[in-house]
Amino acid sequence: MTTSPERQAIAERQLCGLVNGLAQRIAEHVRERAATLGLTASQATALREMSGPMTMRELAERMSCEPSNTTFVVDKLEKQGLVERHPHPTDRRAKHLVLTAEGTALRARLLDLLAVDSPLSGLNPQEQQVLHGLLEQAITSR
Amino acid sequence: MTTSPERQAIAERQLCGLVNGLAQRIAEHVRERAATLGLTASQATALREMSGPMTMRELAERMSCEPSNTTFVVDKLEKQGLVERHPHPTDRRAKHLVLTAEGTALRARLLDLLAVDSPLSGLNPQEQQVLHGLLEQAITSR
DNA sequence: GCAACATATTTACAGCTTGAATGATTCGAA
DNA sequence: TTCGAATCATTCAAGCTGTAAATATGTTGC
Repeated sequence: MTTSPERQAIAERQLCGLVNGLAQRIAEHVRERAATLGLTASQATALREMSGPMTMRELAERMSCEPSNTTFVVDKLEKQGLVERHPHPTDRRAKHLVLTAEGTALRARLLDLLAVDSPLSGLNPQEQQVLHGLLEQAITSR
Repeated sequence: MTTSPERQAIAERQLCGLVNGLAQRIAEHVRERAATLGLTASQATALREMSGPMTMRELAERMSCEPSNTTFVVDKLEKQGLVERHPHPTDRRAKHLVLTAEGTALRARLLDLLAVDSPLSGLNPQEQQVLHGLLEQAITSR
């Protein structure tokens, strides 16, 4: 049983809307929790992704945004004393981003805040795993 | 076999990243196609969602954004002669958004453009249906 | 060595989005 | 009826994001 192209197109549009809707909800969740720490959503996202030293470009990829954007965000975090730009050990073009002690501490608190009452709590671990697989397949295809 | 809370938290963070990544890719796709019609991504999203007359708030909900944003976007579409704000038949507070003939035609072209080479084409219809179910469950829970 | 091209980051700019405040209208309860 | 709360749309300020261009450094092939 196949679906007509029009029906398929409608289904895909709906699906795009759902993906976007969930992304919005996740962003809102991050915004709420970040605000309690004096951070904006993008600052919190950056902090969340900084699990270790990395370059600006790496951070941009993890945040799914343009590198020029990370310049803006890291500027803010640096002014707050949470992150430092060190010279990269091997590539003088690149910057090595490292968390300060304060940044590391705040990141830990942020991760705790984000973990409780997650926007994905409506799915059990098995369902989340299925979702993970489908999203990865959709993203890596092509 | 259960997972530890920390592992579960890490998995959820990854999953959030994937949802966001796919949403970004969809946005980029819309941006590309919209540009060929002289529209921005948000204008195209608004047009895409206007399958019939609706209020500003309804449009905001469909676009997963704030009502104040739709004011901005509809202003643009109205200036381009694609949409008109009519008085709402029963509620004088609300506006009734209707597409002009030109808007209807452009919307049809937009939908055609969006349908080809969709960001979700890596998933077959069955997989898309599973994804649909999971996303809906995640969104409607709570 | 060096010219040509690629990569990392930054800057400038324009457009998008949110959140709070405002005015108009509707609805419900005393 | 009339008051007060809720809802619809808009405005404005502030911040976020992407594009394109500029700068600096690295890499490749001759």
